[in-house]
Amino acid sequence: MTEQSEAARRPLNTDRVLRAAVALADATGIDSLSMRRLAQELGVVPMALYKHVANKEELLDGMADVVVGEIDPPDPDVDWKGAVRQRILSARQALLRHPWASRVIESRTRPTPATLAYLDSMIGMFRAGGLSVDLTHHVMHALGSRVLGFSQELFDDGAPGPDPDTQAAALREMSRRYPHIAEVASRADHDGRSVVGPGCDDQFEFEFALDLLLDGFDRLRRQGWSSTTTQRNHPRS
Amino acid sequence: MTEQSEAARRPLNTDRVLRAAVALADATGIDSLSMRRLAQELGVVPMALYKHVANKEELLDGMADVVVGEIDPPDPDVDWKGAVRQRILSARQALLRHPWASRVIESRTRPTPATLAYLDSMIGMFRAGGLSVDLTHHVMHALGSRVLGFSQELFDDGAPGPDPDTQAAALREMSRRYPHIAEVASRADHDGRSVVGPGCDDQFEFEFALDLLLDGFDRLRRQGWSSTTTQRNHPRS
DNA sequence: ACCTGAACACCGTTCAAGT
DNA sequence: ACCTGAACACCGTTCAAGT
Repeated sequence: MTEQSEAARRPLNTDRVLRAAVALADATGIDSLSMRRLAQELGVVPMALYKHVANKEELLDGMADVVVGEIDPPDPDVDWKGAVRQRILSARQALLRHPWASRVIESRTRPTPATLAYLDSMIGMFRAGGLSVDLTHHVMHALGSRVLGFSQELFDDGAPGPDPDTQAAALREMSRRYPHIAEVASRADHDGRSVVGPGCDDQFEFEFALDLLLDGFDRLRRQGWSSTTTQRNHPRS
Repeated sequence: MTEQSEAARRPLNTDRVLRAAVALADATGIDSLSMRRLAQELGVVPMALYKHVANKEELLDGMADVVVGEIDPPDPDVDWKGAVRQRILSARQALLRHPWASRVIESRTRPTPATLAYLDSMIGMFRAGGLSVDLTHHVMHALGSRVLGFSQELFDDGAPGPDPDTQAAALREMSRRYPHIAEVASRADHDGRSVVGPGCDDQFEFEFALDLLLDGFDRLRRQGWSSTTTQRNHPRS
C-alpha cells in the first residue's frame, strides 16, 4: 500500500513494528498479516524485522499487548461492581476495535505482561470490594472468556519449565510485580495442599460459572422476566 | 507415519478423510495439519483430497462437525436445568478430547449442520423447561462460549448474502429443519421490528450475561461463600 | 472423462556471503 | 560487526498435460 514513504524511512524499533502490525491487521485481517507483508509495509527487507521481534509468535504477543493496553484503567470513584462492570465493557470495546484480537489473545500459550497487569488489577478490584481470596479466584475463572475474550485455562498447559531455582526466582519476581495474582495463586485449598503451579480444578471452575448462570436463568424464569421490561442502556443502532 | 498401509489403500470418501484429519490433529496438533500432510497420511496424492472436500476451510468445517457430533443427546428423564447442565458438561468433554477443536469451531464463519442441530436441540430444552422464547434467546447468548467453546457473535458478521428469493427459501428450509432456532430468531422485539437477520443487540446480550454473573458474585459475597463448603462432584485428580 | 505432476504464488526462518 | 539476498523447507490451490 504505502510503498516506502518518507515516514517509512525512519529507523525501525519494536514499537513502530508493533503499531504497523496492528494497523495492518485492522486494515486487511489477521490472515493476511505476514512477516513479508509487514516488512513491505514498513519499506524494509523481511529480515530487518527479526532484529525487533524474535519471530512471528513474539510479534503476535506484542500485538496482543497493544490491544490489552488500550483497556481503560479502573474508575476509583465507583463501587466494586460498577467498576468491574465498566472495565470489562471497556475491554470488550478494545476487542471490538480490533476484530482479530480475540483470536490472537486466545492463541497465546503464555500470558503477556500487559495481560498479567490487567488481570492483577482486576483481581485487586474484587479484593478491594470485599471478596475473599477464595471467592475472587473462582470469580476470575467464572468470568473466563468474558473478562478478556479468552479462557485462562489455555495458560495452564505448557512447556516443561526451567529448573526449580529459576522457577522460584520467577515466582518471587512475579509476586512483586503482580501481588494480587500471587495472592490468589498461592492460596491453600481445604486439603492443605498448596496450589501453586498446576493448581486449578478446571472442572470445578467450569461448573461454578455454569451453575451461577443456570441458577440465574431459573430465577428469571420464575419471575417471568422479559427483555421488554429491562432497560437497555445502549439501544440498537 | 503410516506410509500407505493396506488400510490406506481403501477407496477414499469424505468420512474417511475427516476421521483421518481429526486423528492427525489429535496426534500432532492443528498447526501441523496440512492438506499435504493429511494426503501423505492417507497414502494419497494431495490433489486427491480435493474430490472430497472443496478446500481446507471445508475440511475444518467437517472436523468441527465430527467433534460436535460426539456430544451426548439430552437425557429425557431429567428436569430442564439438570439436562442442560449434563449436556453442556458433555460438550466440554468432547472439546477436551480434541484440544484443537475450540479454536477450529471459533474460527468457523458459518455455523455447520451439526452445530445448528446441537443449538436447536439445546434451545428446545429451555423451551420445554418453560422459559419464554424471549428469555431463551438471551439465555443462549449468555451461555455464549460456555455452550460450545465459542461465541455465537462470530456467526453474525459475514458475506453479502444471496438474492432475497433464495434467502427466503433458505429461511423456510431452516425453519423446517431447526424449528427452535427459527422460533427464537423470528421473535419480534418490543419496538415491533422483526429481528430476523442482523438481529441481535450484542451489547445488550453481553451485559445480560455479565450482570447475571456479577449479581451472582455479589450474592455469594454477602453469604460469605467459600469453596470449602461447596461439594465438589469431581475431586481433583 | 478422469487423474495427477508440475507449477504458481505464497509462507517463516536460516545462513552464508557481502560490505 | 552489521546487514541482507538467496535459499530452504514448507504451504493451499490451479491447471494443463497425460492417460
